Amino acid sequence: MATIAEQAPLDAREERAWHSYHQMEQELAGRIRRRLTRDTGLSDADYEILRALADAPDGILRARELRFEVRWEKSRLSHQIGRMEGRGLVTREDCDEDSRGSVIRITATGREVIVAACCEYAKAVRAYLIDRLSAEQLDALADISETVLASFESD
Amino acid sequence: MATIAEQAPLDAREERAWHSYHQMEQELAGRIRRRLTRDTGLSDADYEILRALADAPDGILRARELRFEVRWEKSRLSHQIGRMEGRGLVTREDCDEDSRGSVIRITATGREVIVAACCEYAKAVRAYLIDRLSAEQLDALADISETVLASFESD
DNA sequence: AAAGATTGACCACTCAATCTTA
DNA sequence: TAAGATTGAGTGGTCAATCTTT
Repeated sequence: MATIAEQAPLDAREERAWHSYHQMEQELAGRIRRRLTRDTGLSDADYEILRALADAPDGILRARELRFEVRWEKSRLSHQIGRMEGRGLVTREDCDEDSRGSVIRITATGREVIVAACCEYAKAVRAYLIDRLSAEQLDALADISETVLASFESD
Repeated sequence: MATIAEQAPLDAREERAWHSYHQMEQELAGRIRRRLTRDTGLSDADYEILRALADAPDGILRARELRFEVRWEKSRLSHQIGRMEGRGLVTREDCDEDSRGSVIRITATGREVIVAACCEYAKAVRAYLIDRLSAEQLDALADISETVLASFESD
């Protein structure tokens, strides 16, 4: 029992899987984030919001829908939209159908930015993950991820 | 070409792998973080620092070494240690061998907290990841993660 | 009471600048 | 000059409280 971790109820196989996954995840996310920021000036959060809006009809989504798309909490979205509004990437209007709601719209600037960023993002994902795995490993990763995600549905 | 993502240079297989991985990672990290915070009052950052210190001889590490263990930037560590010092989890002293350096020590309180948190953390990892995968999937995840990590060494 | 959204306080992280010692 | 570390400003994220409308 040398380390704290070894006293935990994870056996060697489990510990290996968790430790390597966790390390990989941190390093990968950091690399992609730094490259995205450097090449496009967008944070991960900016990117997700703009992509969801750009994919929506007319570049418009109710905050409610947008929140569902990106799976965020209300307050996170609200703060983020406030900052992006200030930078001219999106606008916020009142919702006609439901006076409680608000509607988010991507601006022309926002659209320009996301179109460019999308390619950079894909390049980063390819460079830091996809090109480093075999086709079999890539499929295995997808299977594992889908398994975990599916298990989250019922809980 | 319906969505922005489809215009990116990722084919269907690649897109499936990235999308599922990314979704899974976000959801998994959120669940583990929320459970850790709820049950122990520690953030992920607190946990990493305390674990590294608890594993070190006498619960002491030079900031330089600690930073290497957790793979953080200087400023992130400095801010984090400042906050943890305020909460009585660690102390900070000047380094004898190198006057530029500082030495971080886990407190008795810090040690109590991390011992308990370690079990909770392992339970969360088991509950949200390990128990949801087969032994084969777990090994495959370890292989994939180690492949990516190893490829990062040379770059 | 519940749903949609916002706000404010606080913690976390990054980046660039700075300070000190090697 | 470079290495070890800190600081301050600014952005990002969470939680709890609040406000309005349904």
